[in-house]
Amino acid sequence: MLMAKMYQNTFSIDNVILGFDAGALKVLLIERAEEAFIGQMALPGNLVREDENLDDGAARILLELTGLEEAHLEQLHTFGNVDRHPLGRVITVAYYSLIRISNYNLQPRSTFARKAVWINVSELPDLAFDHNIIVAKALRRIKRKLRHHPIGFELLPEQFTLRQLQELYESILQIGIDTRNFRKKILSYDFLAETGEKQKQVSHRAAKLYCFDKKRYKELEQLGLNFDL
Amino acid sequence: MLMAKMYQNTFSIDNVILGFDAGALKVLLIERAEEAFIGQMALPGNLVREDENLDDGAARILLELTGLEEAHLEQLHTFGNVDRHPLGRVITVAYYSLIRISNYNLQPRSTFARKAVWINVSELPDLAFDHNIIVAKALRRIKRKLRHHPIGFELLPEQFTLRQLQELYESILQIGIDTRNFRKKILSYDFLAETGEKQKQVSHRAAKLYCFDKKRYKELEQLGLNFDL
DNA sequence: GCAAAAGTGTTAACTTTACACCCATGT
DNA sequence: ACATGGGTGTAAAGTTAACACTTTTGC
Repeated sequence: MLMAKMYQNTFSIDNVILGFDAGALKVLLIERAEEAFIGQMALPGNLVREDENLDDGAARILLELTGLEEAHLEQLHTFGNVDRHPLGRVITVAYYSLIRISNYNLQPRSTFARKAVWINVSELPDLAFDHNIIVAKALRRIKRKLRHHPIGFELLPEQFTLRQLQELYESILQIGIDTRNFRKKILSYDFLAETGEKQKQVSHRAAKLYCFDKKRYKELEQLGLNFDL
Repeated sequence: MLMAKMYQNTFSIDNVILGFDAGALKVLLIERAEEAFIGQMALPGNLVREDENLDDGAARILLELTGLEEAHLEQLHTFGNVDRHPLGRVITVAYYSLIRISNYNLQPRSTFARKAVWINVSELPDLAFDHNIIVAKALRRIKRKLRHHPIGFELLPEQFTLRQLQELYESILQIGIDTRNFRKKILSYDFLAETGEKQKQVSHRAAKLYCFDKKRYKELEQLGLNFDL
């Protein structure tokens, strides 16, 4: 057995990438191909380079391990318990992002990860390091945020039906919502635009497709709108 | 001139300690007695030790630089731009806390800080490093949090009048609040307890003193209460 | 007795909730 | 023609917002 290298004052980044598919929230995991926790599932993460800003590192690491680009990453929390990494002192800065699963093709560009897969958040295995704790924190954060910020759209296709949106809220927040009231409310905010398109190939009346009008939302926000589901 | 040491992969902690006095929010600053930014005002911060958890480090550093103990510190954000520290790569984990100014005596126990002082957040000088950015972030965070969590009390004496509480909200959130509606609402939550005491030595009708009943609040929270100013 | 802040209730406007049927489309 | 989800309005309950005067105390 090889002697593993020891880390001293090292910083890493771990990304919690969340997507929504088949009515459930999923998180992107990799299978580790290096020590420690070799072979175990983990968040896509790696060490930060000396010459890169943290935010840039998060984007680079995500790209290398999963092939994902352009995910809008936000910082979640920094985990720095002494014993969180078996090979030494490594504090990790966790980032999270919401993405449209269908927009992306997962292709690790590094030998560090064997593969990248989407796992349902309600069926998480034991993850490497303190990654279960990190995911739990991300889930709490996003549930909270979903209530007060118009971010549900980031998980849906560009164009979506109101029902899809409602189901997303119901699934993530674990609540039931009255359809009529939901439609009334979300449309009254006036930041959803009809695309003019409709669903196709459904065996029932086709629903209108909407998109999130970000420019409009920013305007309304200036005027003092504050979104609340 | 001495050659300053260079840092490589180093982590530090900076604390944003907020207090409320004379109707204004204040932040605790020290005057730096060491390189870099010697002589300049800065947040109380220092390097993390290899053998301590981040959260423990935050508490230790606060104690050493200011003499404050028992402040409930929460993590704010981690700042890790490459150029944020002139002597090398240092990422810093920022923590914040709300405290009752009157409860504490400021006494630095380290030569690292020349003195610790409370500065009105609306009159901040140029701070060392990226500390102005860190303070700004803390202020945004606490304004948000104040609206949805019962944390205003942490800035007031144990016993306070409803008017003091109202003024705190008005000052920090920069809004005007109707006195009758405010009292009605805050009392209706039923987590403020009359202490039986009244103001003394005021040249007008003495107001009742209340305290925050944390146990009661926790109960109500379980039952699904959610506070909103 | 007067100055200064404490304390108190009611109404109108608005927001939220609860609830049931017809419509459009594909098979 | 039937099965499936899409789409719509109204009334009651609850919440928020606006507003002015009397009370207590120290000087």
